[in-house]
Amino acid sequence: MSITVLVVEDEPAIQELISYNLKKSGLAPVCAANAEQATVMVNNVLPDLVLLDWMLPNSSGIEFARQLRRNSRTQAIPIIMLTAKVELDDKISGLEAGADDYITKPFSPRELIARIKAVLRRRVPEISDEIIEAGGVKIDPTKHRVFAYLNDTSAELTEVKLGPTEFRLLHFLMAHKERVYTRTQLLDRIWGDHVFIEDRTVDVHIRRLRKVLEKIGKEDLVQTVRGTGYRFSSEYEMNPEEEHQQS
Amino acid sequence: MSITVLVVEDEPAIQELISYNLKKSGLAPVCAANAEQATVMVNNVLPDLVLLDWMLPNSSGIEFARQLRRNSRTQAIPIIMLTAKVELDDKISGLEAGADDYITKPFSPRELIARIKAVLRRRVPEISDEIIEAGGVKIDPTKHRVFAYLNDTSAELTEVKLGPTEFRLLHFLMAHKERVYTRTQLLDRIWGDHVFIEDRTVDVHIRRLRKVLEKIGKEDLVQTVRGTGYRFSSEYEMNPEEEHQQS
DNA sequence: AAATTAGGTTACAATTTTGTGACAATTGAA
DNA sequence: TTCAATTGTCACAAAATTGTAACCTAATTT
Repeated sequence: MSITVLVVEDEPAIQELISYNLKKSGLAPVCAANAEQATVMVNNVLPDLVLLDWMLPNSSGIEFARQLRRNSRTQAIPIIMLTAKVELDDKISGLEAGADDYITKPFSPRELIARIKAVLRRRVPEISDEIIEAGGVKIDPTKHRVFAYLNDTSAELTEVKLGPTEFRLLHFLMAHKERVYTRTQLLDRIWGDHVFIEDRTVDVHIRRLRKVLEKIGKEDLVQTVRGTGYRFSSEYEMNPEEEHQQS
Repeated sequence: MSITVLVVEDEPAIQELISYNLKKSGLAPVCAANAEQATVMVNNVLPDLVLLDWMLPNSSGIEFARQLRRNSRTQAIPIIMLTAKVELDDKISGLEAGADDYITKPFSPRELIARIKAVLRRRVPEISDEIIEAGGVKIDPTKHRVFAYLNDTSAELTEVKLGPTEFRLLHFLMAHKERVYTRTQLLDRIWGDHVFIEDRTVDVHIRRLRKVLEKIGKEDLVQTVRGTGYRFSSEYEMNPEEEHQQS
């Protein structure tokens, strides 16, 4: 159950310490030393939680938090702020800026982990019952139905029949379209995070979902991101442009 | 349609317990450990109901309740307060602050769920007595009768005889046609949520209802949604079967 | 190019879910 | 009381879904 935590902390020693403890608890740390790096990382890996040092070089912590909250893609990511000491002002402005919790230095690893887990546990349910439409596919959770426009011009709809897991998979991917999820993340969020299921099983379900979508001429909507996972995308084709290589 | 319940409770164990039971009842819990978090959560996900521990760290429970009542956006959200013991003062001040109900610890999960549903039901308008017609079936709640058009073209009506439960089931499903309900939801809404009845019993009643409808040539009106529940639908065919198209 | 790795595809047995008929308990009316 | 109607549950049948292994192809590395 790999949960990614972005650690935004300028002091290497603390960054190291936090990283170590996160790993030990089965969380996957990703580090950034300042707001710019953090922004890049957020776009790259889309963490499940952000640990944010309030006292960043240019006091840009608040700004970074606000930035996360403004972007719909990152809006729901919980933020825990690290403060040198609880100053009331900090606390207030932190909560105003959208922090979900705060923890004061120095803190024990146990406490840190406990807070993280607490925040993750109260994660808001990110899937709603809204009708979602993208790439010529419409999914209606309350009616539990999936439709597709047969061609781009007509308004003609066909219903598609999906199995329970395929339905949830499609719903999740569509609710987070354009975002890439690893197999493990998909297992966590769609199957539930206690299950003991092979990662490769996701491939099979993706395959089944694709098969159904292909039948109605909707190809390339569920895309593979090699080395990472899958995503639902109606905006871009999978073209070479998008990978950033560094060889 | 998923109903969100904000659980404001500082003790993790109880929070966990409540969460678990809410989920089991088809409600979507969202947790907060104190008033600040709760405020954030309220703004994030406008919950349908708030379960509020009265004994929060800074005795801020009352204040939080008042705060909800002051804001027009949150004014109508029902609040159930959790109290360690019934102290008259608590009760009074709680109700003064705008709580809709209170429940004393320790409480049984069953009781908790029952209270929640009771409070929620007060706000959900009951299904009306209007005559509903769909899929060639007409149901008249006041006269307690069901008719069916024998074929699509004629206006010829036949009366269908249904047992009490079958009638209510059909009425409920028709009043919310196209919408999928889980067995548990159907039990809650049709049988009443205090009853202790197996989920599978719903299947049997569905079967009985179907049997009657089949007799008058009304098939596929009550549809199964695998992994979820049932629905009344007259708008779409469920199975675009392989070989045969109709006209 | 060979080796290695990641992902696609298929088949299938195990499991889950739903359909169905029977039955005993209950109710209410005659 | 007796009878018929209705109800909830169970057991088994039927059907759909699911996870995995095995094998294959494409991509990447050595």
